[in-house]
Amino acid sequence: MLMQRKRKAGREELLERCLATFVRAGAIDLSLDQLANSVGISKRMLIHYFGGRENIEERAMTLLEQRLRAQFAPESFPPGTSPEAVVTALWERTTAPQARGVLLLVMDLSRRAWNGSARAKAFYAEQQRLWVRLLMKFLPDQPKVEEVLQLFQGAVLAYLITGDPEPGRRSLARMFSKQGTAGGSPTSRQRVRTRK
Amino acid sequence: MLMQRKRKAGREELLERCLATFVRAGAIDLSLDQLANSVGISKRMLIHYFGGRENIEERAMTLLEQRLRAQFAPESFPPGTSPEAVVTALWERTTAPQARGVLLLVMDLSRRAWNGSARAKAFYAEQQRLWVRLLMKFLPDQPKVEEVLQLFQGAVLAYLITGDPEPGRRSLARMFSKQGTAGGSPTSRQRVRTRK
DNA sequence: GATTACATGTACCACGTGGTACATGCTAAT
DNA sequence: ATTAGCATGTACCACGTGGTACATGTAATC
Repeated sequence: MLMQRKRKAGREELLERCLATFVRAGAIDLSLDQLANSVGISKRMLIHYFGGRENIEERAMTLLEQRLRAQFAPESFPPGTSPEAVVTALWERTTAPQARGVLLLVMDLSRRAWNGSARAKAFYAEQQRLWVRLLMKFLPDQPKVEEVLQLFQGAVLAYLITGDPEPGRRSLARMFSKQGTAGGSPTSRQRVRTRK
Repeated sequence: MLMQRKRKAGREELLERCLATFVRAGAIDLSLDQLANSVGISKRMLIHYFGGRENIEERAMTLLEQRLRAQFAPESFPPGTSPEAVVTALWERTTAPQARGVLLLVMDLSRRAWNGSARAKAFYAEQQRLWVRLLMKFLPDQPKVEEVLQLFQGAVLAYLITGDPEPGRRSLARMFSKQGTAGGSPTSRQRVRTRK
C-alpha cells in the first residue's frame, strides 16, 4: 500500500517530465525513443506505465490544459485593469522567450485540430473558452473580445514565424487606441506592467 | 531534340500533379509512396525525375508561389473598390470549400516556417508581401493593413479548426465598420457598453 | 521461505520510410 | 546492326517507428 502510492506519484512525476519534454521540443510528435531518452527512462517503461503512445499524449494534453487554466485565470489581473493593459500584458507574457516552447506546443495541437483530431479540437475549444472568460472580465463586449482573440492568434502566428513581437504589439495596441473602450475608464494611459 | 521537349513537358506536368496531390491532402508531408501512388507513377520515377524528396517539395512550393501570385494579383479587383469589399471578397474566396486544400497546405508550410525551415519562412514572407501589396492598393494605410492581415490570419486559423467562417467574417467586417481609415478621423463615437 | 506482483533490461518484430542497384526495355542517332 | 541514353520495374537496404516476448530482478505478503 505504501508502494502503491509511491508508484502512482512516480507516474505523475513521469508524466510531468514528459510534458516538460514536449514543451522543450515545442511539439508532441516526438518518437517514444526521443521522449524516453529525454525523460531519462526506457521506452519500455514509458509503454509499461502509460500503455501506449496515445495515452501519453492524452494525459500530457490534459495536464497542459490544467496548467494553462491555472495560468490564465482571471485572477491573474487586479479587477478594474484596463482592457488594453490586460491584452498588452498577455502579449508580453506570450512572447517572452521562455514561453516559446508552450506556444509551439499549443500551435502543434492546433495543427492536429485543423487536421481533424477530435481531442485536439477539444483542447482548442477549451483554450478559447479560457481566453474569452478572461477577456470578458475586463472587456465585457463579446464581439470585441472575439475580434481581439482572432487578432491575437494571428499575431502569435506571425511572431512565431518571424520572431518579431513588434507587429503584433502594434496591432493589438492600435485596436484599443482607435476607439473608446468600454465604460470610458479614464486610466487609459497607464504603463503596462508585465507581471512575472 | 523532340524528345527533350517532351520529357521536359512531362516533368512539368508531373510536378503539377504532385502539387495537386499536396493540395488534395492539405499537407506536404506525404510519403513518396503515397505521393507516387496518388500521382500514378512509381516512387522510383519520382526520385528519378526530381532527384529526391527535398527537390520535389522545393519545386512544388515554388509552383504554389507562382499560382498564388497569379491568384492574388491586385488586378483581381477593379480599382476604387472599397477596402471592406476587398477584404470580404477575400474572406469568401478563402473560406470557400474548394479552397480548403490550399489553405491547409499553406498552413502546413507555415508550420514548417515556425519550426525553423528557411524555405518555408521565405514562402511565408512572400505571401505576406503579396497580401500587403494587394491590400495597400485599396487601403493605403500601412499599420491598418498590418492589422487586417493579422486578424485575417487568426480568423483563418479559427475557421480551419472550427469549420465556421462566421466569426471571422464578423470580426473582419467589424474592423471596418468601427472607425475611419488613416489619419484618425474624429468621428469615432460608437455604442459604448458599460461594464458589469 | 514460498508466493505474488510489479520493475526493468534485452532482444526482437512488422512496418513504413527515403533511396539505391541492377537489369531490361525502348527509341534514336551512328 | 550497333551503340548510346533515357525510362521503367523489381528487389533490396538501412533506419526509425510503436510495440511485444521473455527473462530476471526486487520487494511485500502469507
